[in-house]
Amino acid sequence: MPDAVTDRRNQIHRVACKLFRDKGFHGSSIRDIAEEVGLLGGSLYNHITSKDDLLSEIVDAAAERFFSALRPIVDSDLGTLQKLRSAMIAHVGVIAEDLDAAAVFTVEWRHLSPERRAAFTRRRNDYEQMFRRLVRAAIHDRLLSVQDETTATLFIFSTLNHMFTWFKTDGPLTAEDVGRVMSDYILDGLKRRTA
Amino acid sequence: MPDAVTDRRNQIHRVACKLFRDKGFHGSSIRDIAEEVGLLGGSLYNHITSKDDLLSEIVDAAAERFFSALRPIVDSDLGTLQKLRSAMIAHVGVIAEDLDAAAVFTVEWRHLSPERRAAFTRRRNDYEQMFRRLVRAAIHDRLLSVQDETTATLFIFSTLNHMFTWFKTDGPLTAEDVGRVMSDYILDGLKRRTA
DNA sequence: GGCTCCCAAACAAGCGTTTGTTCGGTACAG
DNA sequence: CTGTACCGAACAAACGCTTGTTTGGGAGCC
Repeated sequence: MPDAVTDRRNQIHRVACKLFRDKGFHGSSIRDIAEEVGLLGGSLYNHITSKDDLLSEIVDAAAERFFSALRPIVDSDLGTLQKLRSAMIAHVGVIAEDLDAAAVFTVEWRHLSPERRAAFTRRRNDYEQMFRRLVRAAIHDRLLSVQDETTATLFIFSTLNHMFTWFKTDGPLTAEDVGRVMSDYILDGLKRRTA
Repeated sequence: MPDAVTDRRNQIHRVACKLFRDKGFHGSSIRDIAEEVGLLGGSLYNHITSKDDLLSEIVDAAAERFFSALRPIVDSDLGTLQKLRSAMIAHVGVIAEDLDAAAVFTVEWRHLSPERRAAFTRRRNDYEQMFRRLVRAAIHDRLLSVQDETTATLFIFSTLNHMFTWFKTDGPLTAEDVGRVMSDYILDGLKRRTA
């Protein structure tokens, strides 16, 4: 596959991603996307097969990045708590590396066609399961103060997943900084420990 | 205003809220809403003035509920940390009391018309400011381990705001349970304190 | 000459909204 | 008590416009 071909495709994905994030999937028309790419509406169909397909590919690519970041950590020989901490930092890293994609992944996925939405949900559940197992291991090792792994995992994801709403790439903090700060907050809490 | 009038309006708001949450603002047509109410599309305009107005009213009502819940706590004579904790619980309470509205408030507001979106952002910033002041006070009283009130506040909202994605009204936990659990997590963290 | 990329134009369907009209009820004049 | 004038709510149909997508043809490159 020549580079020019890949470039156009990537450009379309990038542009679509940004528009989907800003104006939502149904708020962004094919013609909107085409214009930003420098084409007419119909011309996009030389590169995509449908609007639904476009969303699907964006969301799938994002999912793949989350998995790729988490797997080596799960398979590593780090300590239980270090695994959990690394997983959180890695998760934040994936979000920070493409904020638009993270936004689409987190909020626009529900506009997939029913079958694809079901497949997406399954895949995301698998990912959450991997995370949950890390939490369970930490509970088992008596490293956490909580008993309920489900609520704890939801708590973690709530905190991490919506970082894309406020994180600025050009801000004072790098992605890894934020990942460390967030995982510290999650593990240690905000309250001062009266020594 | 007779009850029948109010009822229809409330019914439309409720239905629209649910649809906006499920399929998004642009994914829900006037005819979709009307059908669920038992009317034809055009007939809705005896009760609403525009689709944008409808969204605006839903979002404004939600904002008002958040303010109403927070104000008495800020004005109370509770201790600094108790205020912060109560504020978090109250915030969760407002979300739990109408999950559809909370979802629309948190994710669909950006489809408001530009002027209204600006007004909404201003109002939400005011609310976040009230919260931030509670955090600042707690930092000033040396009750928190963190210095950066901005990040801490973002952390709190990240965790609380997206509860609507997983909270089930018919689950084992009441809204206040969840509020307490969440604020404990936020303040104390997940990690066990090795005494 | 074949292939890739794009345009121009069209398609049916759906959008938010407006229109003209009907129908049930309710207030009030006689 | 009756007749009539008015009103809000609903329907059926249409408005102009945008939607996602398809088609046919024409450049320009290997």
